[in-house]
Formats: sequence, C-alpha cells, structure tokens
Amino acid sequence: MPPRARAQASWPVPEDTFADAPVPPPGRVQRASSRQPAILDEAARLFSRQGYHDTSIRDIVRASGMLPGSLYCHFASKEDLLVAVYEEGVRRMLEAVASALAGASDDPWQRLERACVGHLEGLLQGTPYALVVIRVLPQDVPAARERLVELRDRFESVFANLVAALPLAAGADRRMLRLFLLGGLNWTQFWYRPAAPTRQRDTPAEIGRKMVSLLRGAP
Amino acid sequence: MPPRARAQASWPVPEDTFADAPVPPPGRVQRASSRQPAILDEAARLFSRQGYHDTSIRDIVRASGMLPGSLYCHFASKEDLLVAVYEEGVRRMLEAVASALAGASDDPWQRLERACVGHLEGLLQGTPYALVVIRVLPQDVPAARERLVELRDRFESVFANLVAALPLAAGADRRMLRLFLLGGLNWTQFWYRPAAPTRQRDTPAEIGRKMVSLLRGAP
Amino acid sequence: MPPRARAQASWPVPEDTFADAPVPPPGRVQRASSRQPAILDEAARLFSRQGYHDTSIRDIVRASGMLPGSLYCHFASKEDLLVAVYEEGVRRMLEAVASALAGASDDPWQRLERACVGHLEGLLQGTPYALVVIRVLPQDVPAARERLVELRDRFESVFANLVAALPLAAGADRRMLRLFLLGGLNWTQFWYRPAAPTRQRDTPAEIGRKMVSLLRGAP
Amino acid sequence: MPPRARAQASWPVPEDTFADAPVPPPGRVQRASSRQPAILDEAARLFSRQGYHDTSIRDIVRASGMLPGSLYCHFASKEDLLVAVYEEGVRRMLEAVASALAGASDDPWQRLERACVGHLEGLLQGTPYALVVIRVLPQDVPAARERLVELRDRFESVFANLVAALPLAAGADRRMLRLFLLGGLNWTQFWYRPAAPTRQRDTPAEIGRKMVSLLRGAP
DNA sequence: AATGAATGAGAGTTCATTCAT
DNA sequence: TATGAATGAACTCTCATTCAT
Repeated sequence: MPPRARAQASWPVPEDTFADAPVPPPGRVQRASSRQPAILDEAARLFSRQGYHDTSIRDIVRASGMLPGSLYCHFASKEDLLVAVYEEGVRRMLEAVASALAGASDDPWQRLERACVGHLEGLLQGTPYALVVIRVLPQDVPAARERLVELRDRFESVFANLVAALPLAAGADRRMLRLFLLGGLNWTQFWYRPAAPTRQRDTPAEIGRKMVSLLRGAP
Repeated sequence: MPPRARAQASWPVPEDTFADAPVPPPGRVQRASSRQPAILDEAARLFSRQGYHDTSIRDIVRASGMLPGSLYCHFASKEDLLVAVYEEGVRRMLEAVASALAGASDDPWQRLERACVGHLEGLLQGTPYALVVIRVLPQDVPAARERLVELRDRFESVFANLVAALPLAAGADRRMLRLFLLGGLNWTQFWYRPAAPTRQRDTPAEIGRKMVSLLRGAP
Repeated sequence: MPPRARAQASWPVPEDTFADAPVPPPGRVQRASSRQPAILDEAARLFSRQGYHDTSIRDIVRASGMLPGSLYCHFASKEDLLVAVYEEGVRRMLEAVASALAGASDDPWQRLERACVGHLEGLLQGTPYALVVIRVLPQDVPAARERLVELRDRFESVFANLVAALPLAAGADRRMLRLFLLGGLNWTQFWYRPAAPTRQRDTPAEIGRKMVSLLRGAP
Repeated sequence: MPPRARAQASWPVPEDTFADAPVPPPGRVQRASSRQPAILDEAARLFSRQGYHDTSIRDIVRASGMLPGSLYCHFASKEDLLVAVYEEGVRRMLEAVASALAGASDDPWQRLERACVGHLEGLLQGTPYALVVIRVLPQDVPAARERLVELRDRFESVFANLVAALPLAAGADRRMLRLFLLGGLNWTQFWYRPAAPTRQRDTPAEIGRKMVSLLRGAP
C-alpha cells in the first residue's frame, strides 16, 4: 500500500477497503493427481447442506470413492478439514465483494450496496464454500473455534471499512450499523428460497439493495 | 380474539399484535415430585451453551442424578426434548415481548422499539430457553425441523404485526424490513458480550433502540 | 493392629508382614445378573496371554457374546479394565502369600520361602489375574501407569516386610536382596514351562525353595 | 574353537565363555549416504522408551525427515526392524561383557561379577539398543518371537558358561542360579533410577557386585 | 418413575503396508 | 533411494435408545 496523500478525505478512500483483509493466496498448492480438491468440494457441499455434525468423514469420502482413512493423507482431522473449507469460503467471499466493488463509483453508499449485493449473490447463489462460513458457527466446533472466528473477522473487516467510509452524522454508531447489516445479510440463509426466475422480487441483488436502502433512510 | 371495529385505523391496532401468537399456557403440568422440570432446565442450559449435537442425553440427566434411560419416562426422544425446550423458549419470548408492550403508547415505532428491547433482554440476559430458540437452528435437527420452524414462526408473527402497523410509505417492503430486523436482532447472540455494568453502550436495551432507530431513519 | 510389646524382637514380628498391604475387600460388588465378572475373567485371560496391546475390546467381549460398546457399561475405558484386572490380580497374589504364611513357623527364612513358593504357585499355576500383574508392565500403558505402579508396590511391600525380618548381618543391603529376589521370581514367567507332573524338579514350589536357598547361602 | 587340552580344569576355562556366542560382525554394511543407521538409532531410542506397540513407523522416520513408506526401502517390516535393533543390542551387550572380562583373573566368581557389572552398565547407562533387548519381550511381538528368543539365548549362553565355571558343590542347580541371576539383573530396568553421581550406592556396578555377592554367600 | 444392562450402529482416527512414479 | 497417495482393516469409544425388572 503506497503512502498517498489523503488528508482531505473525510473518510477512508475506497482503496483502503481491503486494508485489513487482503485476498489471501489461492491456498494450498494443488498437486496434479491429488483428490484433495474433490474432498474439499464434497466437504463444502455437505457441510453447507447438513451442517458439520451431521456430516461424517465417511459421507465426505464416499463421493470420491475413497476410504475414510484416506482422508487423513490430506487433512489431519475433521476440524482441520472444516478450517480448510472455511479458508476457501472466506477467500471466495472476499473475492466476490472485491469484484463487486471493481469499477464502482466513489460514493460510499453505492459501494456498500454493491458489496452487499456481491456478498449475498455469493452466499445464496454461489458455491457452497461461502455458505459454510455463514452456516457453521465457530461455537459449533469448539476445537476449531478460534481459527474460525479469525477467518470470519477477516471478512467482516471489509464491511467495517465500507461502513467507516459512510458520510454519517457525527456520533453515529458505525459499529452497530455494521453489526446490524451483517446480521441481516447473514440471516438470509435461513429464510431465502430461490424464487421463480422471472420474479424480480427477492433476488439476492434485490435483497441487498433493499437492506442498504433501509439503513440509508433515503426515500 | 373477538372481532372488533377498527375501521379507522390505517394499520392494525396494538391489540392485534399477538393475533397469531397467543401466549400459550405455561406448558406441561408440573407434578410435585417430578424431575421433569429439572431435566428441561438442564437441557435448556446445555443446548444454549453447547448446541444440540454436542449435548448428550448423559450430560443432561447427570445434573439430576439420573441415568440416561430414565429420561425416556419424560420425553420420547432427544428431539422431543428439544421441541419442549423450544416451546418453553418461545413462550418466554412471547411473554417478554408482551410485557414490554404492556403500557406502551400507541405509537407503532415506539411499540416496535419496546418489543425489540424486550426481545433482546430476554435473549441476552434472560433464561437459556430463549437462547436455544435462536441458537439451535431447525435445520440442525432435520427430524424436528418442521415443528421448530412452526414455533419460530409463531414468534416472528408478533413482529410481522408490529411491522405491519408501521406508518411506512406505500410500496414499502414490510416483509424485508421485518426479516432484516429479526436478522439483526438474532445475530446479536454471536457478537454480544455482557459489558461492564456501568457502561451505557451496548446494553441489550441500547442495541434494540439503536437498531430500530437505524430503520426508522429518524435522527 | 493392636499395639503390642515387641521391644525384644530384633526384627518385626510375623504379624506385621501385611502391615502396609492389607488384603483389600473382595472388590466390586457383583450384581447377580451382571456379565461383568465374565468380562473381567476374559480380559485377564487374554491380557496374560497376548499382552495388553494385542488384546482388543472385541476380543474380550466376544467370549461373553456381547458387543464392543457394551463393555463400557462396566468399565469406562480399556485402561480402567486393565486396572480392575490388576486390582484383582494383586488381591489374589496377596491372598496366595497370606495363605502360604498361615500356620508358618516364626523362622524368618522359612516364612520367606513359604511366601515365595506361594507367590510362584499363584503366578505360574493359578488364575491368569496374577500373571497380568507381572506380565503387563506399567510403562506399557502410560495412561494407567501410576495406578499400576501403586498396585504393584502394595504387593511388594509384603516382601519388604519379610526381608526386613531376616536375621542378616549388620549392614546387609536388604533392599537389594528384596529387589533381586523379586526380579528372580517375576522373571520366571518368561522361562517357566509346566513340566511333566511326575517330575520333582522345577515345580513352582521347587523354584521358590531353590531361590531362597541360594540367597540364604546355607547348604 | 580349536580343541585344546584342559583336562585338569574342574570347570570350563575362561576362554570358553563365548563358545556359543561369538561376537557377531558389526552387522549390516553401512553405505555412506544411507539413512539406515539413523533409522535404526531412532527405532532403538523409541522402542526402549515407549515399547514396541506404542512406537509407530511414523514416529521412527520422523526423526530422519522421511516418510513412512520410505522405511520399507531399508526394512521389510516393522518386525524386521525390531529384529535388527535386537541384533545390534545383543551385539553390544556381548561386547560390553567381553570387554568387562578382558584382563580379568581366572577366578570364576570374579569373572561372573565382572560380567554382571558390565552387563548392567551397558543396560542402565549405555545405548538404548541393549535396553530394547530386555524391555521388548519376544512374546510382545508374536510374529518375531522365535528370532528374538534366539538372540536372547545367544546372550544368555555367556552367563551359562560363566555359571558353569563356578566352583559349586556337587548337585548344585546351576541352571536355576543362572536364571535367578539373569532375572535379578534384567528386572533392574523396572526399578533402577540414576542416582546422584556422588552416591556410591546403587550404581549399576554396585548393583552387580551386590547381586553376585548375595549368590556367592560369602561374607 | 426409575434403573442398569445391553444394543447396534456408527463415529473419528490410527497404522502398517503397498505401489506407481 | 525416496515419495505421496491410497489402502483396508482394525481400533477405542460414543450415543440414542430399548426393555425387563
């Protein structure tokens, strides 16, 4: 991050949005003949559908035609596997938001809206990885809790930056706004159902726009 | 609920708030010598702390000095036990909101705020029962999912009524507002930490007021 | 143990032999219909033959027609099962020595010889319980090591008392004599093979007599 | 061993001590770049500390930075590895006794004492190889039992010769004396703890001297 | 209402070993 | 000589549940 003059800005300039959450490298090196990615994919799929506890190692490897023990060539434990899925999930979520922000204007509200739309689209329509991050709560897996919390925080810091940039009245509780917004966004997984494709209401994009608009208080 | 004239009201009058969610009777009859309440209490305590899957029947009965098999004199299955805790949890949540609304003015925003404050106080400071309803997701227990969803809906309908009463612009998406609000409220369990008692910020009451105020858009 | 005058005795009187190792009560209460004793017997049999690590829970319960999980109604873990076998083994060893000493003269060397004979007979010809105590070394099962060592010590203290009673020259290293003797006795398990019954040589009794006689140095 | 005149000797002359146990060649040829010795060392270290069953192939190769499969370039199986350690252990034990006997007088009791001291010093203070031979029992590894027994016997035959040379009364049970002595010596591993260096009691040398002196019955 | 024993299925994990590269 | 992936079997243990007493 090159040091630049931004004295005049009353809020952090857009480029700082990901200051605390750099998109991590693409993760584990993938050796050509490894079935590791397949395992990871299947784990993400099942964790997002059935949760962590209702998914067994045997379930996960079945899709690859492997045996339970073989999983341990790639992951030291079921918890480590979850962490790996989480890592990939956060990576994709950050990517989704980043690409939603690409080419956005400098208007903070519009940037926030784009980020929310990007996030929701990734969450509700994208790969299961992102869903795992929202659905499997750190407290559900005590042994991995700290690592999961850290990963979640890395994602949330993006929104902290976006909210910090909003032109709010002095004394506004930006932290509460952020927590409220993220709660609303993340809770969608529990009620969102893909609607008929022609319907314009309640697409992830529409949900994101409406939530930001509710916070903005604009007519 | 007797039908009454309310023609002039542009939104449902307060008395209808609980139209779809009558406060249920105090639940199962308590026999003097029964250890059933103790079991229920312990289950609520553990489910709210460790979640459903990490709590075993053994854990639950241990507090009563019973043996695992004995639980089945009171509940047909672990799922039924969860449902019973859920029922009691919803009952208490409804009660908390009802008593928060008692003596409230007719102002819909103020009523909504009071309900949110009551809900959050019950959730974050009250008995573990309410926490179970928010923390244990219906999808975590497929076999009981429908019953749990129904119980949750019964509670949410209160907020549906309160939101329906808000004087919003025509065309406002009241459903989205409700889902957003409930998401924000329920998500608090994941980040709320009891603060130092003297601190005014971030008490459940303060959180509730701020969230409603953010939605209201009023300064 | 009533306080008695024994001022004149130059060594502890026989009654003190078990001072530090009272025969423990018969152990766990046996409920009529329980298969627990059968499990314990089978565990002792297999541990003494195959050792601890080469004996699986499945092996043990198979003899009772039970399933592996059922064992855990009676013992919390495989290690606890071993400790229970150990306890019974030590109990029987103490009993064997005690009954060998019953009616013995007051001559310390004769008493020691009788104890050795009793011990060896119990070890080499008796139930497998005693053999487990000698064969399964505490260090083989780190998680149970301390408890096993304590049980062994309880048994060895009997010999400490018997050795303490020997009329040895001043300055004799009684501790070394005891450790040497116990080493010799316990090592028999590794070379002893039941001989033809008519043969007088190398019965456990003969082995015990010879070892004590070697130590005594008398012709 | 060339036949030589020893008609006058009433017991085998010292030169025959190793008659049945020639010091074997230094074992496997060491190729310069081979990691085989490192594997063997680590195996000896771990087997002597944790026993055979609690030591995994993974544990052993870890020290060399290798992977489990690589071990099989050097040893056909875990049991073969144990046998190799045993072989080296016996070789070192024989060497220790041989060098203890070098320059000894012809007095059979003194020779026995020297051998015991040499054996105990090798066992309790030396490399882990010797300890493995004593600690890992042949019966612990059924598949390798016969080979292990044979190696042990090779070592014990040295003591058989030394005992055969003792000037004992006619009819003395030399076999029992030998078994007793070896039991006492080998059992030390279970109770010996390195003492403070200044203390003269209970050094391996002192233990060896005392045990032999106990058997000798001399004042 | 409660017990204690047992079930039966399945959990996560370990481990010696194999083998194509 | 060494690797990395995979095997296959076995491991100890957990758990919700049943049932005769």
